[in-house]
Amino acid sequence: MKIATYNVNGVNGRLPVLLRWLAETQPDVACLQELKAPQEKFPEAAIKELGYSAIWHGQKSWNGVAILTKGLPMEERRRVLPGDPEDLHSRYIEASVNGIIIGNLYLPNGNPYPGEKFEYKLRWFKRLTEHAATLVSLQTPVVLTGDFNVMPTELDVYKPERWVNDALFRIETRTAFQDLMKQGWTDAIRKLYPKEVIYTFWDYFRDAYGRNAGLRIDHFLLNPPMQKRLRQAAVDRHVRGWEKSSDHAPVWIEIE
DNA sequence: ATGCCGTGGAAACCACGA
Repeated sequence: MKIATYNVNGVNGRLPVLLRWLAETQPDVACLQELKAPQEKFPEAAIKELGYSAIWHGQKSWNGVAILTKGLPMEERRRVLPGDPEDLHSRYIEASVNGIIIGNLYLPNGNPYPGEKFEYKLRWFKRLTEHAATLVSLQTPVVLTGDFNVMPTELDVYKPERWVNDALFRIETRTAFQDLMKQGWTDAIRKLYPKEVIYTFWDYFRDAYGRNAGLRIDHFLLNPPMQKRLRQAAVDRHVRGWEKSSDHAPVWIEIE
């Protein structure tokens, strides 16, 4: 079973690329972030034509998350992160797919630092960690995936010294990620490739992709029952080189 | 040292992203 995550940066503007990637790589489950579309403008019909059913939580202009699956039973569990009824951003959706729980998230960017957006990022992170505590200890296999907007270590940034005061790499952000991991999650990419330089995002400008000036910010966290079933993990790096690509590349895991 | 690019929505620019 192949589960993928892809920050599409606009699901309608990205539709040709998204459909091409789905058709080419055929993931059983695809978690999408940054739909940038209201609920009624999600391109459900085009996705259905490729054999995928979908649940999604849209929002006008910003954010938005979706879970797609090809031929597997899917039951939505929640579409908001608990803990703040006043937070209206569409940044989380969770479903049970074929006996596996999948949490798909789009963690706030948090820039500029310092400021209200950074504080919101840390608050959202805290809510995620509180919810994750209930998921990690389940006997059901759980995967928490999506755009975490965190580079966990210096290995995950092309020039760490330039990012020390960026919201994605600030010590508070990395500490929050470590606190989450301490619950017992496994970072799938790092489990299989502990020392390799692997990126999932490259800026649009200054030929960042060509220079491999990237970041690793899209992650797969696995609870213990899921970690036991991990077989492969990789980045569909070439997709970032396509015409009209997102600034993120898809990431995927293969589980038994 | 920096939104230099890209998307969406509104309005011929702005907010936002990482």
